[in-house]
Formats: sequence, C-alpha cells, structure tokens
Amino acid sequence: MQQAPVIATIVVIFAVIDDALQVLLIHRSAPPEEGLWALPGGRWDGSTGLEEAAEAKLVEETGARDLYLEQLFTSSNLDPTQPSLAVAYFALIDEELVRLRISEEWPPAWHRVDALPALAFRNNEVIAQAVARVRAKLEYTNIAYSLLPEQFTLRELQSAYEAIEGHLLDRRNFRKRMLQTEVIEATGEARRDGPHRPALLYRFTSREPVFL
Amino acid sequence: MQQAPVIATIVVIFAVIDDALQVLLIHRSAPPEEGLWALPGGRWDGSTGLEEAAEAKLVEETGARDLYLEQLFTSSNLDPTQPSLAVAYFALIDEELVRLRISEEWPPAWHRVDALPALAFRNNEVIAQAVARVRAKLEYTNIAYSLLPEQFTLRELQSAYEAIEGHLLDRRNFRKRMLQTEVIEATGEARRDGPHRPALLYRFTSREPVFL
DNA sequence: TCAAAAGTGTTCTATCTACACCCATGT
DNA sequence: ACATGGGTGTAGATAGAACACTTTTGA
Repeated sequence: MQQAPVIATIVVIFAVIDDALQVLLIHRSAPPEEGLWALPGGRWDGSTGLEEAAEAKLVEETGARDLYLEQLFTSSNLDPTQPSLAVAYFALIDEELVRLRISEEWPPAWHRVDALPALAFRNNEVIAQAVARVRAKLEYTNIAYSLLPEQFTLRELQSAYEAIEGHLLDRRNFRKRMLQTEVIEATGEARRDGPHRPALLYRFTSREPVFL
Repeated sequence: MQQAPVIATIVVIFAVIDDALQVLLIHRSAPPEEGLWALPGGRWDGSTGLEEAAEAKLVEETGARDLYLEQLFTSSNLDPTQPSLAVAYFALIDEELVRLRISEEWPPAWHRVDALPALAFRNNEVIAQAVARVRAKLEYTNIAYSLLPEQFTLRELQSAYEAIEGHLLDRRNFRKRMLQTEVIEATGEARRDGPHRPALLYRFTSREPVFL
C-alpha cells in the first residue's frame, strides 16, 4: 500500500521594493533542503478550503489581509523524498503593509526575482511561472490595486508597472491608458513632495479584481 | 487525527461535433451522486506524476495519444462527503480519433457545453472554467491543432473556431489571420467534395503548443 | 532664477473590421 | 447552364506607439 501523498499549499508573495519585483522567501532550518531559501507554505489537511489555507499562510507571513490571491498551478513531487502535491498561489502586496516575523535566526526576507539564488523544491520554476502570470495579468486586469496604498501618484503606479514588466513606459501613454480604461480615478488631492510641481493623487476605481 | 484527503485528477475532454463544442461525460453508476453525469477522473496515489495520471485517464477514455492537455485548476472538497482535492485538466481532441468505451449499460457520451444537465460534484463549474480557458487560448495560441486531423480545409478550421467562440467569423479575415500568423500552411493538395470548387488543404505549421 | 518632477496633445503606424465579386466543380 | 461552396483585396476605423514643451514648486 502506497502511503498517502502529502498535500501542501505554497504562496509566492510579490511586492515592488526599490523599483524591483521581489518575492518573500523563508530560510529552511531543517531537512529536507536545509539551509536553502524556499517559498512559504504549509501542509493542508482537508479541514478547510484550499484557498483559505493559502490565505492563512499569507496572513501569517505578512500580517496583511484582503490581498489579491490567485491559484497558480499544482505540481506533483516537488519534494522527491516522498509522494507529494503542492498547490501554488501567488499574492500581491504593498510592502508598507508587511510586518515580517523577525523572531528566528534567519527571518523571512525579500529577494529580487531577477537575482534569485538556487531555491529548495524547484521553487525557482514556481516563481518563474508566477512572474509570467503576473506580467500577463497586469496588462488586462486591475490587480495592481493590491500592490499600492489607497492613494498614490501616477508616478508610483507607473514605477510598479515598470518594475514588474521589466522595462520603461511612456508617461503620457501610461496615463491615458489608466484613465481611459477607468482603472483609476483622481481623488482631487495632491501631494507636495520636493522642489517641483505637486503630483495629483489617484485611487483604483475598484479594489476587487476586474478584467478590462 | 484527520483522515488524509482523497486526491483525484479529472479531465474535461473537448471535441467539436456537429458544429458545437462538446464535452465527454461518464454516467455515475454508484454513489455518491449516483445516476448523474460527471467528468471522467480517477484517484491519484502519488506513484506517478500528476499530469501522467491525467493523460492515462484521457487515453483510457478516448484511445488517443499526444493530445493537447493542460492543467486547469485545483479544487478542494468538490465531493463534500470526504476531504478531497481534485486537480482538473482539459484536453482537445479530434472526434474522429475517439474510440469510446461501450461496454457499460451507460457508456460515456458527448454533451454540448451550451446544454449541459446538472452534473455531479459541481462539475458544471469546472467545465465553465475550462470553456473560458479554451476560448481565451484559441485566440493567442495554436492549440486548435489538437482538434483537427493532419490535413483540413480552411472551412473546417473556421467551423471549429466558430463552434468554440460561439459566433460566426468572416471568411476572408479568418484566412488572413491564420496565414499571416503562420499558424497553418498550405499542403499543396486539394479536396474535391461536391459540385463546387475544391478546397485547398492546410496543415498546422507546428503540432506543439505555440504562443502567437 | 534654477533645478526637478508633473502635466498635457498630436501625428503616425499597425491592426482589425467590414464588405462583394469571381472561380472551379458536379449534376 | 446553373447551383454550390471556395478563393481573393481594399477602404475605413480603431488602437497603440512615438514624441517635446509648459507648469508648479522648493531652495
């Protein structure tokens, strides 16, 4: 008789920090794959819904709620030491909201997706898929709402897009696109921020996922 | 101690039959949900890869190999009678290749996706997701190769697109798009088929999935 | 008055959409 | 010769890409 496979949820948590797309990793302090960085995750025992389990993990790691969370892919035997199934999710968060756990010797840490070390459990592949998905969905959804605070300047929004897409965008075209598609709207307020003209503040017209 | 969740793979098998998108369903002859139609599927015990398990199920139901098969979504507790996880896949097949099992009293049967009965295990939702995915991917990939024989006429290809998208297309624009994007190429042969000009035959330039 | 970032419009190009006539064949 | 479906091109509309100058502020 085959032993029942282990089921885990894992979460790719993205934030834009220092104008770069970064992912939250934890340091494995026990075998298997001890000493490597890996995606946060945990076993699923069937007593809750799968997405609730992923969401609980996300809250545990970041302290933040009501984030954009989407199922990515399910992989078998990422951990070759035993029959296993891993259901991957990804989430987008504004780094300002994050309160990382700092109790351990090696606390969780952000890593740039374009400069990842070799990770445990083929997590590099999982992250590569997640990056591809986020890049694609940024184009035709409003999921960026989950990366930014309630109010933000157009420059901040554009920087988030540029960090994720990995290339620069034209300011005028970006503004037109965001306003014409009604993804965002002006709040009427402005923010003074140095020796230059103040930036108008915007908000997302919806903080629920919307397809364009 | 919670009992270990049951893990299953289920497969949404699509074909275009009678100018309509249809899905292959089996009839449940035992509880739970006895008497209802449902998607083919089976338990996964961890001894193979997950996709291999889905592919084996696909071969078992259709007798056909080398089909387009893609993971769709993983759902928890579709079957509420026990902790469970179902990993759904979808596949596209040319109905000409299918040899259905016919041994049972209620053999598997094709059902039009626009006129499904109430299915077991919330399978209606799974199929709705699969239909949405296929419609979307038809637009920016060549996955239709898996629905058609080696050689086909442009009319046959267009009919498949129309059946899946659910609306009619312009012949000239369709031809231009398929040829300009180099999804298909002429074979040089033609097929005589009635009291009218013969139709040129085409083949897919690639029978591996390609993004446009 | 100068430096720094914010705000704004137009032109060009490429892509998509709409649309009508001639062609090859079987009966 | 006629009915049937197959093959083809062009014009207009729409969406996306490229691009430069003016404005407001703090020092």
